[in-house]
Amino acid sequence: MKEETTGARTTGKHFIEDAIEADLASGRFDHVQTRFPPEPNGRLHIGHAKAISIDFGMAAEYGGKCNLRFDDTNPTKEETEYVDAIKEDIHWLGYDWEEREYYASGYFEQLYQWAVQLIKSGKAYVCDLGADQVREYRGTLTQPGRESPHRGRPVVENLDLFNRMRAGEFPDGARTLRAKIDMASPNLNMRDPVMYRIMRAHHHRTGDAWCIYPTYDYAHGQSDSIEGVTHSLCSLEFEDHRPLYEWFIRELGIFPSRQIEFARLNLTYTVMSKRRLLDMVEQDVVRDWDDPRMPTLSGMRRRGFPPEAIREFLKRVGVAKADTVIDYELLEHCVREDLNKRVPRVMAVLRPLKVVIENYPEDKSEEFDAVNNPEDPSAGTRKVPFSRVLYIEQDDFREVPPPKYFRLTPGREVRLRAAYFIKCTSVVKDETGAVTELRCTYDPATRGGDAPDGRKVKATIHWVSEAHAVEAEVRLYDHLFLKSNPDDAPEGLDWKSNLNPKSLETLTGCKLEPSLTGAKPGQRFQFERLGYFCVDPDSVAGKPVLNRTATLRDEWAKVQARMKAVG
RNA sequence: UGGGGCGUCGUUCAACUGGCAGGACCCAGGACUUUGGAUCCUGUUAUGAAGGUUCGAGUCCUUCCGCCCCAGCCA
Repeated sequence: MKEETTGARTTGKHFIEDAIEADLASGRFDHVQTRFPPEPNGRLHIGHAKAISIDFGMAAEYGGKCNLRFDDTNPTKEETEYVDAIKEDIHWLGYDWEEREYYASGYFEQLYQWAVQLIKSGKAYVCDLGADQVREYRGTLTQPGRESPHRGRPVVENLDLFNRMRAGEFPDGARTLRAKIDMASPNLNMRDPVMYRIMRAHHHRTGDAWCIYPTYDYAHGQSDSIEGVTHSLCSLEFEDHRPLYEWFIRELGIFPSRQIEFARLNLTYTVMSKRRLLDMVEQDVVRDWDDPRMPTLSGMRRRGFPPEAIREFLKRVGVAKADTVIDYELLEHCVREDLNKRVPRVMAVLRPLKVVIENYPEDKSEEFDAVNNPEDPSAGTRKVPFSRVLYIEQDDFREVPPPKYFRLTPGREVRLRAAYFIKCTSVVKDETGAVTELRCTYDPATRGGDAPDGRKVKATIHWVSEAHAVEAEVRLYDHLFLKSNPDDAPEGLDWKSNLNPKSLETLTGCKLEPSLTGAKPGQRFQFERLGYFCVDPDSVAGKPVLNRTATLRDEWAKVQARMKAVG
């Protein structure tokens, strides 16, 4: 029954599947309807993607539907711009709500009528306490609250006052409508929670039609009920709210949606709260919500992460109730696994070092056929031009090679990928002693990369012909934070003290092979031996900008790190 | 200290509801290699603790310990 995936062979079903199946078996519900309820006050991140995959995934698994519903009950924080961005992100991830696009604000009138109903049945009252007083009356974790002096207000008076709240007769914050439940409840959410507040703010959908707005607690469950949501799946912090969620539905006698909570996703080396992400955007720590370093879906898209990889990642992460922090490496693994299969290989030199092949004719140039993807023969080959002057990676040459270094070094022969063997004969340096150029010779008999005499080389390096190179800007990204847990900060400092000052490195003057001419934003490549790269929207004709999506796994880097660690 | 949750390899998810604790990521070796990539083998490490029930406990019972969430007119 369960879907088999490449790496995550799952056996048992998770607790939400168990619950749904039990509900179907018992007849509590005869179908499955879910919803994804974002608040349009920021961009979606990978944590939301987990919720999306669960909400849409459970509906799909049990032949049901999933609605998109914007939870827009707080006009002071919400914007249409976010609504549009959220829709784009969900579609990009690969999910579709068809015509079922709803808004909690679309239910404002019904919610108001239900509030009137609760007032009439003596379950809600208008309270004149201010915010500070409400807090005082609420009590503490260990002490019960005190009842509001307005709790016993007669129904007619409540009706009149609530009506006048809506009519705009009172200033912001002057009164609230509260549910009459139990000020002594050990669950603070049940201590007469606020249902409506007076707030003169322009709403992105209802404009200035309302000056009172329902709170999350009063709006969410009823919205679920209106939509016939059977399973309202949300994150753990709402567990305490479930009794209230059920109380409203019961008192109103409406469709009994069931709320089930799961643990939210956390990733190492990043932060996941919208508040913090917004903070980084506003403080210009990053360029915007779609900065490729951000854990937002738009950031990951720009970074070059395929949606399929994100979905596979989410599948492997699983669904449970224990607080979790997933290794960023798992995400990276899924991205590499996906890209390795699908993306064309290409040669690019990020930090160029000039190489002159002394025995290659000055006016000559030729083309080699290079394999586009060794994982996929159907991807074919492409032509790569070769000539006397080339660029190789600075890292691929060492005048004095460290132990286990296989690449080019004076007197040593290596292979230029898909071309010839070359041997370094001499080194040209500037006044400071820095290597500026290499003089090499090539062996014409090794054309294509194999020596007829059977001799082997220890390394194959990538290269780009100077005369044919496309100049590019390349942006290298690293974790936004230095520590796997950004909150692990010294006394008196906060998460921002762990920001990685080198999370972005911009390289200019990079050399790309000419087949990249005309590459469009969003196109992805593997730069051989370097990593996966994606064309950035900042690119202009003849001046491409590439984002590094992920590096390749790098044995040499590990060897170096180990040698360094040893001393 | 009130209430609500959660504790299985370093990380994450499993274990047919009492029957050999398994997979993936990470890590370490090795094979292969025209990417120090990919791929393929091999390997290390876990049931928070103590009692109890039982032929047998990750699963049941008791006690303890630890971690997370809640005192917004945010969601």
